[in-house]
Amino acid sequence: MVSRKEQKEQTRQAIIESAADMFREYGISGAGVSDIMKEAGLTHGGFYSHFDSKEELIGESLGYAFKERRNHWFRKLEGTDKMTWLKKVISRYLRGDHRDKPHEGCAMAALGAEVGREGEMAKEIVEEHVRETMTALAQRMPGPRPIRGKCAVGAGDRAVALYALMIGGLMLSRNVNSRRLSDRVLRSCREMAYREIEREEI
Amino acid sequence: MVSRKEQKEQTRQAIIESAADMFREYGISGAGVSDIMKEAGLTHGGFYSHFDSKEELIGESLGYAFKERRNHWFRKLEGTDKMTWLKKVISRYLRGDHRDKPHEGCAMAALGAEVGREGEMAKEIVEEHVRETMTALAQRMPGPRPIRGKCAVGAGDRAVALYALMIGGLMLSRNVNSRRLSDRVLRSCREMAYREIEREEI
DNA sequence: TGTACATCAGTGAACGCGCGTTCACTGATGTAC
DNA sequence: TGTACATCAGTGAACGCGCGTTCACTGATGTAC
Repeated sequence: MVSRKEQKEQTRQAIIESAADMFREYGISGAGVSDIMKEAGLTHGGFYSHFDSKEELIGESLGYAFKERRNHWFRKLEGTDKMTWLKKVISRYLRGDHRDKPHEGCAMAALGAEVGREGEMAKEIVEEHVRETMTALAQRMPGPRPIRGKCAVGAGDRAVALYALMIGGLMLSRNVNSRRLSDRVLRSCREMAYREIEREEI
Repeated sequence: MVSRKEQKEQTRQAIIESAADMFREYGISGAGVSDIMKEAGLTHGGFYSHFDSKEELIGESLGYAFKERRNHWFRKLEGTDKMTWLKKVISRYLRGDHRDKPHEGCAMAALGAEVGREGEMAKEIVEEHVRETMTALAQRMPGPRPIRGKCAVGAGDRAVALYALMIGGLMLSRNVNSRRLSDRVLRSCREMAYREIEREEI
């Protein structure tokens, strides 16, 4: 038996999860409050007893989607050695299954430039996610080994560029019609990512 | 003296250019027909004597924006040697000036996932642009030199991954609040791109 | 060259529609005695 | 345990607004004689 308060909290969470799915599938402006509520098995009227505005929901669901995905991808692989971990993250991110299911994938690639237009609040949430992702990737990056007198490149720098490559690759693969070209984009980006992490001299 | 027919063609082109700017700045759903017409110095009523629908304008302006940018970036650099050409394209793409002026920059990074939701027609236009860009980059890629018995990686594959890295990097840099982090994303991606094209063994 | 008429690019009011949001209401849950 | 009342999560009709789109109109440009 759950109390009314707990019940309401569960409903709120269901709306957030429904929104996280629908925003990623149809875009922020493409998923309306009514659609989201319907997807959560509710009618639109009750929405404003849970959130002040659609904007608030955007923030909540963006934060949720990012965190949930990090848990899904990162925690799941704990225990494996660094290089295996990196390779698995790369191959799971840049594969057809992820491309074909934006609603349960990376929100950055699914929403793209749209989040940047949602104002400071959304950018703050993105920024936190970028920092978390950077850290997680950087921890597994093979250490910098400067050669030929050049400065070593930091693991954080390499990590964030690797993430950019993955986002760009997934987005590109979703934006073309030809399945053949789309698959090629994924494979090419995977290969470039592998080259980057396997690189021994920097 | 221009004929009425020529005048109309010029007006049509002005609407396309206005749309290309506004879509990149505010997003496809964020820029309305009225806004676009006003930006072109017209009223909204005349729009439908030039285009059947907003969707047609999206196609036209997307195609225009892609082509105009390729001319701007690629033709401008003709004559320079391959490696210099590649480095200039990378550094011009991944710099603060491009990040801060989405309305005159790469439409792929500016519109992101939004184009993928616009249907087959838009994806066809994106695909043509991706192929053109791939070709232009691949022509300047240092030739594959297979070592240690591994298969050589094709220049086209390396080119499309490089483009993905640039798109992802620019988009990420636009989606965070902190200027410091944003600059770091650009620099890190530039460095990864340089490492990739300077690589001698593959 | 001048006059009368036809054309048509562009104007601006108006349309239906779906959006985010509000609100009076309902009926199940929780509380008081 | 039963009865009376209070609470409040969720409903569904309605609101204003801006969107894409339509259309009767205007007035400058082009054509015919």
